[in-house]
Amino acid sequence: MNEQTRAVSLEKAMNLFWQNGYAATSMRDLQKSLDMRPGSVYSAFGGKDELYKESLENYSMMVMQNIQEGFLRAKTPYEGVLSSVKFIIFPYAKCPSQICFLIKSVTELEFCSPELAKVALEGLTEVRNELEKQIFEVFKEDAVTQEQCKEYAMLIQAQIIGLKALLSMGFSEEDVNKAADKMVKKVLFHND
Amino acid sequence: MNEQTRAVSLEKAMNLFWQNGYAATSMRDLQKSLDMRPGSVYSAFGGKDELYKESLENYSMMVMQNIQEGFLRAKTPYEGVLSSVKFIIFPYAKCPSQICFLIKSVTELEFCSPELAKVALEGLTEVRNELEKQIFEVFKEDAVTQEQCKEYAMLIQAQIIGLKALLSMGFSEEDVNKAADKMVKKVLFHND
DNA sequence: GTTTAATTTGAACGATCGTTCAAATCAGGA
DNA sequence: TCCTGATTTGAACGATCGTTCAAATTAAAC
Repeated sequence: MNEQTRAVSLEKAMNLFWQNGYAATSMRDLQKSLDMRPGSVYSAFGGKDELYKESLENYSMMVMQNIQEGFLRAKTPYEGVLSSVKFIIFPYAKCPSQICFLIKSVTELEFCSPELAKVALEGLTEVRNELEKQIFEVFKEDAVTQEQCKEYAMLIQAQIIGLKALLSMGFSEEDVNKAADKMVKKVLFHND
Repeated sequence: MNEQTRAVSLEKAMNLFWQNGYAATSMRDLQKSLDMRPGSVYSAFGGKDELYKESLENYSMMVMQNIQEGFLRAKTPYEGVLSSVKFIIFPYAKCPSQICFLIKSVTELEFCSPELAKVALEGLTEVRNELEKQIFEVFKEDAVTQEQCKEYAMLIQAQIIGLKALLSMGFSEEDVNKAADKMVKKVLFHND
C-alpha cells in the first residue's frame, strides 16, 4: 500500500472513529469503509488501537496545521486567535461530529483505555500550547506574563469545548458564532 | 424486587454507564454490579436501552433536585446560580466521571442511537431551563428580558461543560473552581 | 400443608466482536 | 517464462455481545 492511499484510508478511518466513537466502530465497519480486507488493515495499521491512535494523531496534526496557518494569515494577533477558535468550532463543511475528536476520545476512553486517552490529552495540550503562543502575541506590547497567557489558553479551550457542545445540543451556528466572539473577548479583555 | 432495592440497583447501573459509557458497559458488567442474574435484570428494567434511559432520567432528576434545593438555600439569587453551577461541576465526592453524564451520552450516542441521545438532550434542556429561571431571579429588579436570560443560561451551560472538560484534562479542582467563579461573573455582568 | 401465582435463575442462542494465517495473488528481476 | 519475495485475501477462531426461556425457587392465598 503506497503512502498516498494510506493517508486517504487513515482519513476515512478517522472520520468513522470520530463519528461513532471507539467502541461503536467495529473493524468490519472500518474494513468496509476503507475497502480493505481484514488482513490488509492489520498489515497496514496494526490492530484497532493502533489505528485509533493514528487517527488521533492525524486529527491533532490537521488542527495544528490549520490554526497555525490561520494565525499567520490574520491581520492582527487577536484576529488570529479568533480564527483559531473559529476553526476548531467550525472546522470544515462535512465534519463527522460537532464534538472535537480529542475531547470525544478523552470522554469515552479515560477509564476504558487510558493509553488512548493519553494520546488524546497530548493532542489537547499541544493545541492549548499553540493557543497560548498566539495569545502571547496579542499582548506582546502589554505587560502580560506567560503564566497569564497559559490561564487564558486554558479558559479559551474550555470555551471552545463548551461552545461546540452547544452545537451538538441543537443551537444554531449563528448563535454559537456570536457567543464565540463574545466569550473570547470576555476572556482576554475583561479582567476585574 | 421492591422499590427500594430497585432504586439502589438503578443508581449502580447509572454509575457504571456514566463511567464506562453505553457501548463499553456490557450487560454482564451490569449483572455483576447489581448482583442480579440476566433474566432478573430484563424483568426489572427491560433491555440495555431501557436501563440506560432510566439511568439518564435518574441523573437528570438528581441534578434538578440538587440545583433547586441549592438555589433555595442560597442567600442571594446570584449565589444560588453559583451554587447550581458548582454542584454540576463538583457534584459529589465519588463521581464516576468528571464529565456530565448527559453530555457524555449525547457525545457518544448522537449518531449510534438518536433515541437515547434525545433523552439526554431533554435532560440538558430541563437543566438549562432551571438555570434560566434562577438567572431571571438575579436580575429581577433590573430590566432584563426572558430572552436575555435564555441566552445567559445557554452560555452558563457551555461554561459548565467546558470547565468540567478541564477537570478531565487534569486541571486541578482549585483552578477550575476559580475559573468557574470568574466565568459566571463575566457571563452575567460584563456586557459591553 | 397444599396449591397457585410471581419471581429468580443460569444455561443456552445466534450474532458479532477483534484477530489470525494459510493460501492466493501480484510485482519485479533474471 | 519462470522464480521469488511481498502483498492481499477471506475463511475461520475463540471470546464476548444482548437476549431468551424452561425450569427452579420463592411468596401468597387458601
